[in-house]
Amino acid sequence: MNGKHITKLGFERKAIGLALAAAKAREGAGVERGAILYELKSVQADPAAYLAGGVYAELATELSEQNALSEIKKGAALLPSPLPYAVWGADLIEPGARAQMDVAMRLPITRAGALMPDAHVGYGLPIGGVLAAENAVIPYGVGVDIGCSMRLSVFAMQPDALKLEEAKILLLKHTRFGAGVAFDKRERGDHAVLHETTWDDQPILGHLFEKAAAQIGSSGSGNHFAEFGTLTLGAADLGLEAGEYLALLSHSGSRGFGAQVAGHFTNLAERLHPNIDPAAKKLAWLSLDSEEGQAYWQAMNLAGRYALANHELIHARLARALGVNVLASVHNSHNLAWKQQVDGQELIVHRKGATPAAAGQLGLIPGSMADPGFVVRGRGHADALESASHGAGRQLGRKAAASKLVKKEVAAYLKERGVTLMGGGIDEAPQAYKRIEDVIAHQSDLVDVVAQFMPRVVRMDSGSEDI
DNA sequence: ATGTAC
Repeated sequence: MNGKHITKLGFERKAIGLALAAAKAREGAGVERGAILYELKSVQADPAAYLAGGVYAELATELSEQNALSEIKKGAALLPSPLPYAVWGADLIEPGARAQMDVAMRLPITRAGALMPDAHVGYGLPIGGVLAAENAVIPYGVGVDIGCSMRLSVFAMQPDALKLEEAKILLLKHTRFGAGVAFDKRERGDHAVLHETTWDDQPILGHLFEKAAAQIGSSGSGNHFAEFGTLTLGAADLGLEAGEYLALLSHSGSRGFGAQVAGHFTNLAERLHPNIDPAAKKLAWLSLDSEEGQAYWQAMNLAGRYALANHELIHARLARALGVNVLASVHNSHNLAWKQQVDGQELIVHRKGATPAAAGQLGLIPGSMADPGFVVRGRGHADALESASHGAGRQLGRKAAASKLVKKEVAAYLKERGVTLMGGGIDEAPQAYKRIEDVIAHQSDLVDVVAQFMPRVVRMDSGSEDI
């Protein structure tokens, strides 16, 4: 047992010597190293339990003092009650999501927030939550899939000119779905984001580069999809005449790269807030004045650009295979944090499953695998922190969907709407989602609908159970 | 959402 073992556990300053002394004493008593490390971790997790006496008492005292000091420094105590925040579609939102938002509105760094009509429970901040913080960023206020985003390409082609069989072949050939999935070396795509020097700025980014390079242009699992469908423009917009167009809509994120960045920095944030109220544990933040906060900000934005690059490759491959021009395209990130002016002050606005909707800003709000999605234009509502929903939102959790929904009824729903599905888990069934029409209706003051997209051929990961 | 773990 040496100092290296101790510092690796995260002990600092005077605690290093005390931990080492205690460890030596335990070694002397014949305790194995693994057991000692476990004991040290237990003292670290709950020093109060070791204050009374024993070999770890001195260490526990020092740790308690260090924790108290760091909590004062970081101002970690929660407000006694949540700051007020606006809610859209309150009758559509489960109590659990409200409770999570209430906790987020009690963080000392929180200045404003809002809840979108597709809100449901997530880790830390609810999905559909918007949170403005002062000079701090919350890794789980952004979410695990950093930079998760949407992209739409409108093609110079009539919707029915693409035959069903060809659409299926194209999607199968040019997209990759599933956890851990990557491209073979010779099939790999390339993009400017892979040539940024940012990857050299942090060890974690360097370590993840190879994974990112292998997975670029892929789509992942869960609710991610790529689908051909019909875009209906009721009036001229997006530089297009009114009418119907063949279009491609995709939902993808930052894959393993973003997930590992998220995991790394939320662990770091939790370690820096050892005494945070347990209710807010997953909302641990990083100050933008700290090295850690700046490192997350850089990594988060790289993951955001990487996620958009994934879409660009998916769309470029399919457009090229189709051999048609792209007439218009729209994209937006819906899991990210932005610097934004709020009431004349620059704040960090986290959108975790929320579409940026500044006045005039275009965005995409999908429904489900067999329900329409919408191209929207933001109205810049201040109380929503210039945001809207990022989809319909779950009505049933993944487990509830798998146990309650019947394959036959899902298949009938798809057939009725003329949707062909490749892959897709029962937990992604349309019946697992809120009615998109209701969700859109509840945010008519946040966005205007520009166009409607009806999916026709959908590819997703297979999930736990196929439909 | 990720892909098998401080």
